[in-house]
Parts: sequence; structure tokens; C-alpha cells
Amino acid sequence: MAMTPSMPRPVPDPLVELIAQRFRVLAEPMRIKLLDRLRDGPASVGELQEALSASQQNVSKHLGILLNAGMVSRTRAGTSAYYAIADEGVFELCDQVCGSLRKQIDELEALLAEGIRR
Amino acid sequence: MAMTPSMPRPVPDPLVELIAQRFRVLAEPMRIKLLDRLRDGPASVGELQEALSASQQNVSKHLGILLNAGMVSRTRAGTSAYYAIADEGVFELCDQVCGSLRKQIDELEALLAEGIRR
DNA sequence: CCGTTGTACAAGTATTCAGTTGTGTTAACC
DNA sequence: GGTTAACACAACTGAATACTTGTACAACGG
Repeated sequence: MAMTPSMPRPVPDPLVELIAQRFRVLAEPMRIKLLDRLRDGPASVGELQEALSASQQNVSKHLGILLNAGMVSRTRAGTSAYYAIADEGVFELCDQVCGSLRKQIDELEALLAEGIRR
Repeated sequence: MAMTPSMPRPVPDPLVELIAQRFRVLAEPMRIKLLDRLRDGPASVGELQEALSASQQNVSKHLGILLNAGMVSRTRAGTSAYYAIADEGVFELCDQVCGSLRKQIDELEALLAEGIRR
């Protein structure tokens, strides 16, 4: 279950659109932070608001986008709404991105070291 | 070499910014298509322009963004510029996104089927 | 009830960014 | 050299979207 089976080539436009839309959801620092905070467990809007020191409306809005994308789930309890990670896969994505970033940084450092030496 | 070693929690802001920036690069259908086309091997701007039926300036611009992000490499030959995939990892990212998408679609279908039955 | 608390929605503003247009630059060919 | 072709860069325009402000709604406590 490693590979998506039989990915059509070239990738059809509607699928490209879906993929891009998915990446767009993760293309905002605030949403990355929200997911990162939710990695420690479910949290209410107020808790997230305080943890990220952002406005309630802003937090609620971004959570709505994540919910709409199916990346988090919402559970209402009294007046509070508790959000939780619904798709653990997002962390694999972030880890891979971090891996690529580290690789690039290492290569840059290697180039710099070589540059200093000559 | 599966996990990024010792990811700090919470993820520091500058790293969050870098991650989001990375996702933002992939958040555009045109760039996804360019990478998809380059999966078949290096290609010049003109070839990509024709394959995607887009303007030369637009293709060149998006390739510049991909180049700046370190996802593709550029090789000049005469008046032509040949671009190639520099970071194969992007395809793993896309595959994972496709996996998540498929999972969601399957769950939706399951819900629909159940809804019809009752 | 009535006020407080927690959350979501809507309108307005500001910013960001994609796509086009126009132009500059470099290399091959006559 | 002059011309053509391939690519890249900069300014402009329009659309998408993030963030703020204001408000509405629901649940709980007095």
C-alpha cells in the first residue's frame, strides 16, 4: 500500500486541480501551526486561540478551512467546539517537506564550505 | 531514514514559514503540470509551452519559481534552456496527497452507499 | 429571564499572486 | 553586422484570499 496504484499519465486536469487545492490548504503558516498544535491532542477554539495568540475569528476561519478539507474533525461539547486531527497523513507530508528542506540546506552549507576553502 | 530526526515541538515560526512556502509552490495547477511533464525527462521551455498550451512567459515564470524552490534544475544549451527534476521527493508528496484524496473519496462513496440502502 | 461565554458567519479592507503585455538578452544563422 | 529565435525579466491588471471588525447564535450560570 505504498504507491497510488496506476496513476494516469499525464495526470488529468481535474485531478491536478484537486492536488493543487490540497497543497493550497497547507500553504498558510497559521494552518500549519494549528495542525502542529493539534498533534498534541484535540483542542477547543479558545485553547488554540491562546496557544497561537491569534484572534478568535481568524482561528475559527482557518479551522473551518481545515475541516472542509477533511484534515480535522469537529466535536461540539456545550458551547465549545473541539477540533482534532482527522488525517494523520498531513504530518507525513510535512516531514517529507522538512526532509527536502534539510537536504537543500545541507547542500548549501557544503557549497559554502567549499567556497571558503578555495 | 524515514523520519526527520528530532523535529522540535512546537515547530518554530521560521520553519513553519518555510514549510508553508514550500507547499505554496505546489499549490498551483500549472506548476503541478510542469513537474508532471518533466517526469518524462528534461524539456525545454518551448516543449513545455507546447505540451501545456500556455504562453512562453507564463511557463518561464513558473519554471523560475520551481527553480528558485530547488525543485527543478536548469541547463542552457544554445538559445534553449532545458529544465529537469532536481528533487524527486515532490512526486512522493503528490502520491501521498493522491492517497489521501482517494481515501476521502472512498469514505464518501461508502457513506453514499449506506445512505441509499436505508 | 438575562448576562456571560464560546463559536461561527458576513462585510470590508489590504495584500498577495497569477496571467498578460512589453521589452531586454543571448546565441545561432545568413 | 543584421536578423531571427528562444528565453527571462519587469510593470500592469485582475482575481483570490488573509485578516479585521461587527454581529448573530447557542449554551450555561446567576
